[in-house]
Amino acid sequence: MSSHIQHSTNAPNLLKSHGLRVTEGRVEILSYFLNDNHALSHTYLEEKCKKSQDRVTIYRALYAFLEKGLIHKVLDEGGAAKYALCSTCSDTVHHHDHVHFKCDTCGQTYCLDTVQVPKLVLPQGYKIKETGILIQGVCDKCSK
Amino acid sequence: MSSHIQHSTNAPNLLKSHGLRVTEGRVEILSYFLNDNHALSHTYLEEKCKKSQDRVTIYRALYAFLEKGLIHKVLDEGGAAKYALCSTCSDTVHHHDHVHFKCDTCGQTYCLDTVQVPKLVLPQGYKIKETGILIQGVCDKCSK
DNA sequence: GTTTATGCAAATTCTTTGCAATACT
DNA sequence: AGTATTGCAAAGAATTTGCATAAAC
Repeated sequence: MSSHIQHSTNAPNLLKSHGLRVTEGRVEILSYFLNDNHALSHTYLEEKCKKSQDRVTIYRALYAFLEKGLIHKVLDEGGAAKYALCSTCSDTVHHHDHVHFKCDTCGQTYCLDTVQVPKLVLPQGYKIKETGILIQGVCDKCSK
Repeated sequence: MSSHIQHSTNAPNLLKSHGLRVTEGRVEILSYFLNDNHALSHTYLEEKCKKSQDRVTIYRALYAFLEKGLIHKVLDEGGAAKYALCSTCSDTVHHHDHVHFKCDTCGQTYCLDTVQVPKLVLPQGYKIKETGILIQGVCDKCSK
C-alpha cells in the first residue's frame, strides 16, 4: 500500500528526469507502469484512462516515453504491441536484449531482466547488434 | 538457372503434397518463396503479383499456406509480418523454434535453421513452451 | 509569453468478411 | 458436378496527422 503511494509519487520525478513535461495524463499512464510488473498494451491503457484522456493522447504519451527511453516496446507472437518500463536501462545506456515472457494462460507479458541473453554463434559473416527473445509458456503465478 | 526452373516446377507438387489446390496464383506466390531464401512480406508479394492477383487473394493464399504448414510467420522488431518456408518442418512435425535474423542494412529477414536455440534457465515456476529469437544486425552479404 | 500537450475529426494503413462468378479436381 | 478459390466491394481495427484550444514551464 505504501509502495503504491511511493510509486505514484515517483511518476512526476521520472518524467522530469527524462526531459518530459509533467501532465496529469502522463502521470496517470506512467503510474500504471510503475504499479504493474508486466507490459501494458495501448488497449489496456485506453480502458484504464477511459474518461480521463483520449486514445490519441495515449498514443502520443507512449511515443514520447519511448523516445526518451522511459519504456520499450514488446511484441507478442502475434505482433501485438505492449510497452514496458526500461527498469535496467539508465538514462543514457539502452540495451534491449531483454528476455520477454508471454504467458499463454493469463496473457501477460513479463520482462525477465534477470535472465541472461545467451551468446549465439551465427554462420560466417553475420554480425549481431541486438537479440530479442520471446518465450511463450506458463508464468510462475499460473503454474501454481 | 536450372535451379530456378526446378524450383518453379516444384511448386505444384508442394501444393499438392500439402493438400492445397493448385492454382495459378498459388503457384506464383509459392515460387517466390522457393526462389528466395529470405522471408517475404505481404506487401512484397502484392508488388510482385500486381497485375496477376488481388491483394485479398494473397492474404488468403498466405493463410492457406500457414494452415497447411507450408510457411510460418516471422515478425520483425517493428511487428511487421513476413512469411518464410518451413524448410526444416516435415508435413506432420512443426517446430517454430527458429532463429530469425533481420539485417539492418538490406532489411531482409532470414531463417537461420542451422542455429540451435539455446536452453534458457528461467526463474522458478516459469514453464517454456516455445522460444522465438529475433536477431538484428548485418547479414553475410551486407558485411562483405 | 513561449513552447509543448491535448482533444476532436479525419485520413491512412493493414487485415478481414460477404458474396457472386470462376477455376480446380 | 461438386467444392474450393478468386475478385471486388465494403467493413473493421490500429495507428497517424492536422489544427485550434488548453496547459506546462
